Formats: sequence, C-alpha cells, structure tokens
Amino acid sequence: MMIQAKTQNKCNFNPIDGGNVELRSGPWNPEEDNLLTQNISCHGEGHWNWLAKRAGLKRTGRSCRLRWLNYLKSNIKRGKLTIEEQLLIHELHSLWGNKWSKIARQLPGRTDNDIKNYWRTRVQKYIHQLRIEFDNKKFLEKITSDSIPRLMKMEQSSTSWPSHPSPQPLSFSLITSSNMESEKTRYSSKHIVPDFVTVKSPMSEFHMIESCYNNKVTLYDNIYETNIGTSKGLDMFGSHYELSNTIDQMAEPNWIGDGIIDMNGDALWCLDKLW
DNA sequence: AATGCGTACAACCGCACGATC
DNA sequence: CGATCGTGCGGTTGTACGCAT
Repeated sequence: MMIQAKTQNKCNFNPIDGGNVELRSGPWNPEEDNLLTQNISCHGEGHWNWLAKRAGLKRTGRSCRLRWLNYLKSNIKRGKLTIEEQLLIHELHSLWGNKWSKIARQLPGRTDNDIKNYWRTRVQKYIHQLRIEFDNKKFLEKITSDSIPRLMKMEQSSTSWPSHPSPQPLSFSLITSSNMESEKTRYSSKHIVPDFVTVKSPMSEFHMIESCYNNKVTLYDNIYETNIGTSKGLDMFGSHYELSNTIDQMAEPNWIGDGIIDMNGDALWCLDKLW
C-alpha cells in the first residue's frame, strides 16, 4: 500500500488499490478517449489497471478495457449489421447459443456487445412477439422464411424509395421436398419458369425459388407459408440499412400481404402491428 | 411544442477462470 | 496451496435519440 502510494500521483490514485480519488463512471468524454488511445499506442493492450493509472484516467482497468475493445479499437465496425452478419449470427447462435464472444470472433469488427445488444433488442422481441417456444433450429428456419422475402422487399425499397409503386397483392406457396415435383408441374402448366436464387452466407446457403410472374414468389426450403406485410420494415426486424451485392439479384417489385400464417393456416400475428 | 414511448447502444456489474505470487 | 490480480464473458442497466401522439 505504501509502495503504491509512492508510485502514484495524486490524480490517478485508484481507490480500489487503496487510493482516495473517486472513480469516474458513465459515458466517456473525448479527453479520456484520447488519453486511453495514446497510452495504448505507447504501451500496448493489457494490464488495464496499470494502464488506467498510467494514463491518469479515473477509470477502472476493466472500464478502460471495455471502452477500448468495444469502441476505440481501430477495426471496430460502426453502424447496422449487414444481412450477411445477421444471418451468420442466427446460424451461429443456433449452434452455440449465447456465446457472444465466440460468435463475435466470426464477425470481424463486431464486438460481443454489438451482437448481444442486437440479439436482445431485436431478436428476443421478435421471438416474444412470435409467441413461439424458442427453438434455435425452428427459429432459424422461421427467420429465414420471413426475412428473405423482407430482404427482397427491402431491395425494391432501396431502389425506389421513397416513392413506392402502388402495392399489389402477392402470395407465396410452400415448396418442400415432398411437393417439389407437383409444384414444378403446377408452374410449368402455367408457363411459369421459376428463377432459382441462392443466398449465400458464410455458414450455409439459403435456397429459394423466385418467380416474377403474376407477383407470385415461391420460397423453397421454408417451413411456413408466408405473406409479406405492408410495413416499412427494411431488414429482418424492421430497420433500414444498405444492401450488399449478395442479395442485389433478389429484387422483386410490389410487395404486400396480410400476415404470417403457420402450416395449419392459423394467423400468428399481423406484420403491420409488428413493424 | 410538449410529452411519452420504443429502440439502439454504451457502459457497468457479477461471476468464473487462469496465472502469478 | 490459498490469496490476489487480470481478464473474459454474459446479463443487466442507463441514456440518448427518433418517432408518434
């Protein structure tokens, strides 16, 4: 204790270590950010308590660590998660559960905090509103079936926003491996040739069939028959962000619908109320 | 214009674990 | 071998901001 007191200046002596300076908490200011950044560039990361004292910051070491890792570090990505990132998060969460840091390591520039926040604020609300028993696999299938049409709508919105064309009814039909052949026959009888679109994410591929005829789009490999709502939700869970090239090809005009129904045809919720 | 509400995100807290003394 | 420290992780809270009423 005496040795520590000798080696600390009055300003940054940490009460945790026996000092009497009140620690700051709450939002960081630019001066603090600068001090931390400069000291890390000089001395490197790690030994956070020492670093905090060395920098003259009235912060705990762990507070400094958090600020650096979640905000100040140069490779930190800002802004909304991309579609690919969201899909990857869902896939990895279905594999690993709430292992945020493990998931974050698969998304360069994203922190565990980012992903945790995303999951809590967006996904859990979504799950709650679905009123479904949470099951990772089912949920992944569910968000896949719901979100891909939404992405398509988003693509349309991104090219024509804010002046939407007047919406026209759109319906989906379910194609599974068991009815694949009959669906093909049905399409061919209507002289409709579906376009096959594959959405690639780092972990897997989402397959879908898109038919641009009569505003009819059919999704393959999804478990729910889906109609798309009229809301302005523009990503999986309703926020707007930019599209990547991966899904540029998925544009489909004039999306509108009623809600989402399950396999028995019971309405689960109204999208308009959700987004 | 004021207020209330929901959302997104920054930050903190408790706990666990490994390394070092 | 136990105590302490540093660090990582997941859960939770606080708050700024935008939007609807």
